[in-house]
Amino acid sequence: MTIGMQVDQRVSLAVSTVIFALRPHPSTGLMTLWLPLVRRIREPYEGQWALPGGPLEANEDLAASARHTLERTTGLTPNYLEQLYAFGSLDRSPDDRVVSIVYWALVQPDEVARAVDGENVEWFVADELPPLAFDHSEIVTYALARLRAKITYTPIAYGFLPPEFTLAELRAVHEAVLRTSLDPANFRRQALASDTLVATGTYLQGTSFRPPALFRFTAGAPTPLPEERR
Amino acid sequence: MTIGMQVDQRVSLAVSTVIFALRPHPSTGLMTLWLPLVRRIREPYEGQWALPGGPLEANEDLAASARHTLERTTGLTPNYLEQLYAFGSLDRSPDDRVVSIVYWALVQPDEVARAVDGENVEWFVADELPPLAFDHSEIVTYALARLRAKITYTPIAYGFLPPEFTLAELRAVHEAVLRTSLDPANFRRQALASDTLVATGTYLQGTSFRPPALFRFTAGAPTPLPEERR
DNA sequence: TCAAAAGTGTTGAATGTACACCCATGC
DNA sequence: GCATGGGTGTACATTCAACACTTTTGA
Repeated sequence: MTIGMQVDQRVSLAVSTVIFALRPHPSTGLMTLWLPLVRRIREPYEGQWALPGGPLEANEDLAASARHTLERTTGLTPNYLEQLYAFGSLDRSPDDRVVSIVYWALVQPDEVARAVDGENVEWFVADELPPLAFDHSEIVTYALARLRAKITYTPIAYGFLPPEFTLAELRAVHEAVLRTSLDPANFRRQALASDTLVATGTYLQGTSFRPPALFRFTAGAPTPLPEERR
Repeated sequence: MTIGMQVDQRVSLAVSTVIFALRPHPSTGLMTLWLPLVRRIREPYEGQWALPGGPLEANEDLAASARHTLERTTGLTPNYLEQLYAFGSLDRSPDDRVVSIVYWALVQPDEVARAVDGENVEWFVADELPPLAFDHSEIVTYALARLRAKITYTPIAYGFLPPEFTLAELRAVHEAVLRTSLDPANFRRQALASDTLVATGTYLQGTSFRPPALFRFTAGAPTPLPEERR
């Protein structure tokens, strides 16, 4: 038998991050989820797109590692960061054995973002990705599912919004993420009833219609466990 | 400065499992959550109780590792197994750097279970644990929260039940896990409406009252991602 | 005055909760 | 019969979805 002859090697540990941001879709113009990918510059999967990440440093928290990756590839600080899952199948990488702890993050793409862009980093529409290296396609699918599920029962939308925002903007985030249209009246009531918003008392000026009230999220940041709390 | 002088060492990767089973509470006699712990036989935390687990073998899936731990400590096969979280704070272990990927499992304690018990393994009431080694107390707290949350919206209760069961038994599982009493009539309707049960057509005999119908779960096993699917 | 979005009201369906009540069995 | 849990019915409250309608602004 020549099966199972592979040499036992050490397991290496990496941290990758699925970074979500909202931008207009290139063809429809509608707000859509985007995420940055990194082009691999060595084998395996050389030339293919992959999630940003890297090996876990010995003096780094898991979440800290995710944050560093984020800083390095986009120049941004996450508004929300949560552990997604640890992937450790034996066949994830053709030669070596890698366990990846994957995080997902929400960011607001400022001008800064586009600046750091370029090199081997490129943003893609999250639902229209090219084939990715390793099992990264499955990972993104899972991250998308988690985001879409979670936005319906927790106030993560703030991850895509500035500190103050109108209910229309909040609704637009939900609509973009969920790819549906939501009834403004009902959405408003639910949002207010959820007790996660406070009216700032100020109103957005400069609109060509009735000035909408500005809101702020109450809780600081509802994040998961230990390193990021849950 | 003598701070930060610690030598950079390699990060090691372990897999631990929080194993839940239902047994009567020793004082009240009510069904309660129990879990097995292992007494540490070396430093750090020598003599203290800890979650069962071990280093990840290079030729082992994450879930497979959890399953092996389970087999080793309890002699049981899990009815349900799901990844909980990856813990990786820098200060989890006093000397070395360990990242633990933690799973949680549901088992039925047969006679077998008690046989393998003993040695350095002992079962405890999940809500009345002694102080544990490392950050294992927090981990258990989190696992308990996840179990209690998840049983309300997914049919995990089957993890504690034999293939065929009455609605009273199913309800007893929910009551034990959630530590509440549930209205039999309403519980029945919700359970049936959830579309996860089928009546076997048979009835439990030998009761001193009206024989209850026996049910079976429909879906095979709704588990999470890759290795265990989600 | 008009268009457009903000914001309020109303109605009917669906769901959840409390609890009364009948059913089938062993003793 | 009677006690006991199995199983059904019902009425009320709460929540959710659809949509009509009023309000406030800029142009």
